[in-house]
Amino acid sequence: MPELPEVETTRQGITPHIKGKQVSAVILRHHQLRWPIDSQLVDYLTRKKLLNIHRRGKYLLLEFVHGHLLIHLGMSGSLRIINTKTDAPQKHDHVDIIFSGNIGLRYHDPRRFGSILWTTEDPFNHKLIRKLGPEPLLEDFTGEYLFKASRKRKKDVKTFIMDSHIVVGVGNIYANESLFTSGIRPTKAAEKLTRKQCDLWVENIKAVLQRSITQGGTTLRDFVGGDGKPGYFAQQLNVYGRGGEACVTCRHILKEIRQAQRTTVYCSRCQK
DNA sequence: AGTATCTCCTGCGTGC
DNA sequence: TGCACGCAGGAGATAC
Repeated sequence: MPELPEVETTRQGITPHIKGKQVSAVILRHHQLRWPIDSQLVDYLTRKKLLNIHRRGKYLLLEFVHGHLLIHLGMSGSLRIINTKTDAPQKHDHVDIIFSGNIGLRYHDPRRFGSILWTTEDPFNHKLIRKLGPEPLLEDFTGEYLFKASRKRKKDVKTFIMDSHIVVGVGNIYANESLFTSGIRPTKAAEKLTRKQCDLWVENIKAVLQRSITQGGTTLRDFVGGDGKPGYFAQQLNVYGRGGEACVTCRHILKEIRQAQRTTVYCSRCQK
């Protein structure tokens, strides 16, 4: 399940192969993702040059001269570079964007929660992008920002931080992990966070995301990076997926609960 | 405006 | 071996 590190890893993995190349064909095998793919996409892209690939939150923005293709990988989506001569499409390979020189960009998504949208407006002004919170790894995501944003917010900190309008890119895994590292109980009301806790939590969010990017993204289920190699981060998760097991710090049994239909794991002794 | 709930979908693990 | 079931989860849509 792509979280921000996986999306950034994908961006870095695919960009060198296709940046500056011209689209020679587009193959749509399955139109129905989260929203239907515009059938005219073939016409929009064919013979157009891909200028660059940007990222905002978990959205990849493929920049063409006359517009942008917004791609979200949803829960189970992945993008990889293929050789159009030798890589036959497999199940759930819904879209191929084929470039000159037998190189293709293949979109694979078993659960089809992802999206592929064409826009001719400024992509950063697109309604799905415009209201997103700060990038967690940039300097405007600070303890001060989080402290201010959380005032008078009664919802639990864990659900709060996963709201992409507060900060982008902190999905379930990294919410759990960063709360553990920060010693903050996931059920705590956001407005009860102290300024010091915000400072610490922000630093730990940055750290866990940065480490994951360095290592190529968390390996989970069907995620594969842009170059086809899986990441190696899953081995060192402290709490995610470890409910009922011993806390790595104090050996207390980790508690597993549900918050907003999502699994939360924490140590009731270490996290207050 | 803030909060909670519903929704899309397939693959996998579990229990009978 | 097969089937029913629950669960996994990003984030927009919807209701209040």
